[in-house]
Amino acid sequence: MATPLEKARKDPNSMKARILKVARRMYGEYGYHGTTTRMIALEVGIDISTLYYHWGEKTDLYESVILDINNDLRNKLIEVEKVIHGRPLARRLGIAIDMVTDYLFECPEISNLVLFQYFRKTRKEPNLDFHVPDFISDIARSMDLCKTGESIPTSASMRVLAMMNSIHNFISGENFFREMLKLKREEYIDHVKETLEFMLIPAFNGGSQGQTDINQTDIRR
Amino acid sequence: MATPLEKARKDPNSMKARILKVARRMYGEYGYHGTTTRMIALEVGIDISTLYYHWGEKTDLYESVILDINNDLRNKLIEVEKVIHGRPLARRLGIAIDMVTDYLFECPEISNLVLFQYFRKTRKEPNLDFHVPDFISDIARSMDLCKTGESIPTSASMRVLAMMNSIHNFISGENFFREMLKLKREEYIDHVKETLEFMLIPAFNGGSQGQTDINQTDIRR
DNA sequence: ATATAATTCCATCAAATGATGGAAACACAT
DNA sequence: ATGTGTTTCCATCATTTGATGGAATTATAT
Repeated sequence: MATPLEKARKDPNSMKARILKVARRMYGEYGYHGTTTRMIALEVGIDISTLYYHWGEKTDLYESVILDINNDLRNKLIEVEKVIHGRPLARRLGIAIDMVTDYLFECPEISNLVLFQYFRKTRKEPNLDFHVPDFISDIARSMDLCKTGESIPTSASMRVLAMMNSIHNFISGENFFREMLKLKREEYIDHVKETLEFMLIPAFNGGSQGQTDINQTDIRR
Repeated sequence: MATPLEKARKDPNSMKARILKVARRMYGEYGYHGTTTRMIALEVGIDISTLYYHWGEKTDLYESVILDINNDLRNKLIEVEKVIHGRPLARRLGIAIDMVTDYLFECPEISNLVLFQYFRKTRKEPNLDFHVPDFISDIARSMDLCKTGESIPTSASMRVLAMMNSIHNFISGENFFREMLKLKREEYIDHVKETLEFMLIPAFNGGSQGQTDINQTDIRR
């Protein structure tokens, strides 16, 4: 119960938690420089100084937001792994795509912030944690890209990144793409899942030979 | 010779062109709100009012930048299409990945700005052109996702978007991913191409049956 | 009820930022 | 050389933005 983040997670109705929730959405929507502390405070319905009282500087709040969404995503992936454990690879992928996509469409700020974290610079760099996230190794193992116990090869990390980013892209780009393609939300979500299956299943399933039948008949429409 | 953009394109040494070039890089690196007109002017080595003299408001300059990179990308894709025309699908994809990746690694601001355009909101929305870019249809046809003359189905658009975004992701995320994986630039580029081939070729080549041999033996390592 | 601590808001600051008017410098034709 | 139009810079504004001190309010313990 040391950090403000832990306090916020303990009581979701606390002011800290309310601010954090809005900050996630706003930072996700407008990015770091595009979001002002006043915008967040206004949306929460409090004075700006209350925000500073709880979270300190703007960068501190942003870092907490990043930690928070990374934590949520990690938990979700662990949950998914429990569900798909033991099934054949193509089936695992299909379920994982389905679950992760549904989850991220409910919390699109996660995809926004993950991509933002990867792609954009801030004027003064507060970037600290330049390490391979642990869940990338977990996913790699779950996708049979490397054996348990072994250290994960670079190409496996790259493939996991490619997979995760493909998903994030469609979540994060929803507004733009949906408007472009004139789709309703549900239609769009279905198309996203179909497209992800189209791209990911042949690639990852093709690696381990002799299962192409599963791929063709069981998963794809 | 009406718009400032056309003037800038005519003479690459003109002040307009010099400003545009720097603006592309800065906007790409820090995003719209993360880039100030002073940052751009400072980098060019001119006074801020000179920038306003040539390009007007900040949003105007940004819009010109977007038009400029869309134009460059479109031209490159046309060039690629000429090279790959007539070859077998898997080969076309391999060459296209190679050429487009090389190009974007030379002009990473294009990937940055394309993704920025898709994902991020600005506080006041200047978004105008919410139409399917013409080159998406061209790519779809080039990838055998629809026949010439036909209107392009939604799923084909989605697949093209997925493909393009996969490439942009690795360009745009270079700093983050390379640091994470401790790779030299050349190593990283090779890994990117390999990963893209791994993901894209089975998917797009598998769609048209009976060519899996080409896929397995000719392109992938 | 009262003292103490935690929370919230009001007023305000300094710096950063988008933007402009006008003087100076420059280019160039006559 | 002179005049004309273009380009560049200096000085300056009005807002916006991150941030804080201190008063007022609320909660909590005794």
